[in-house]
Amino acid sequence: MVNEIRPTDGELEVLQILWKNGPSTVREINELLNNDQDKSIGYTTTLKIMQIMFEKGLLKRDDAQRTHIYSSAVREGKIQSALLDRFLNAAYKGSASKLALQLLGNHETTPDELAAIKALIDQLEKNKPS
Amino acid sequence: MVNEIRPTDGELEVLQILWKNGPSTVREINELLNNDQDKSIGYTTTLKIMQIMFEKGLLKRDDAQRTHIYSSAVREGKIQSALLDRFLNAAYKGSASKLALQLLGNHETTPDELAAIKALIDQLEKNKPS
DNA sequence: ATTAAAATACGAATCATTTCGTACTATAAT
DNA sequence: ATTATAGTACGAAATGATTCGTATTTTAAT
Repeated sequence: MVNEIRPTDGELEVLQILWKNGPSTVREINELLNNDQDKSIGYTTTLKIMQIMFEKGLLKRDDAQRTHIYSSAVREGKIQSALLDRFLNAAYKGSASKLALQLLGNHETTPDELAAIKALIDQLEKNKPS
Repeated sequence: MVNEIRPTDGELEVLQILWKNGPSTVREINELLNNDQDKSIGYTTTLKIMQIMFEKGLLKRDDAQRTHIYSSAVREGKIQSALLDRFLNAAYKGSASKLALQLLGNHETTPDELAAIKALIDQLEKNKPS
């Protein structure tokens, strides 16, 4: 039973910032959204999105003060895992290895990262010698 | 110059079938969509989606006969690559190795596939000995 | 030739997301 | 106290995807 967690791209941008920076105000998020990109997003737009995310249970908020402080209500790894599952099925019909090959082939990866992946593969091979 | 190719999930299901089966009629696609899943999609719904995909340039069609025959106008690998790029940035902020680790850790992979990935890594390490 | 079956085209309803304007409220500055 | 500033809440428009009903057309069956 994979949860119905399904943040949109816009929601994911908000989550990324909260995961990285911790609890933040709407204004902080809005400024980072506008800094990071070439887009220009109005303050009330960001506010609305975050209010909806709060209603959906994606965000928590502390409204003790007038300026509410929002934080993520979901763990980064869990969301990534759920999204990865969906993506893998939608785009690669579930073939993880096909995705992995394209991923490693198309994108820059540092030697350290390659080593880490290789180590994981070695471990998988050991634990599943059938 | 990454193209603006952005098939939705629904469109991707159609593409998957066309990539696998080759040129097909709307009815064939519609039946496979209904077989594969537990969902029930009306014929005209599938028709409409495919017409829109045709307008967008995602599909080609042969309308020489009354029953039109559709085929993919885009290459599987190219679409996957574009989607992977987007996904990588949206969900993993571009860290391919983080995605790779989660992918290999969370999903079943056969020994052959692991070997193929390891071979690719070896090659990457050789070609980039800086 | 009529009728039935199967296809396309098209318009419109629904739904979710994104966007923002406006109203209202609380705090801070004068 | 009044005014300006900065915040939240709310409603609603704009967009895009999905859905399907209905009209029309073409082919096949009787």
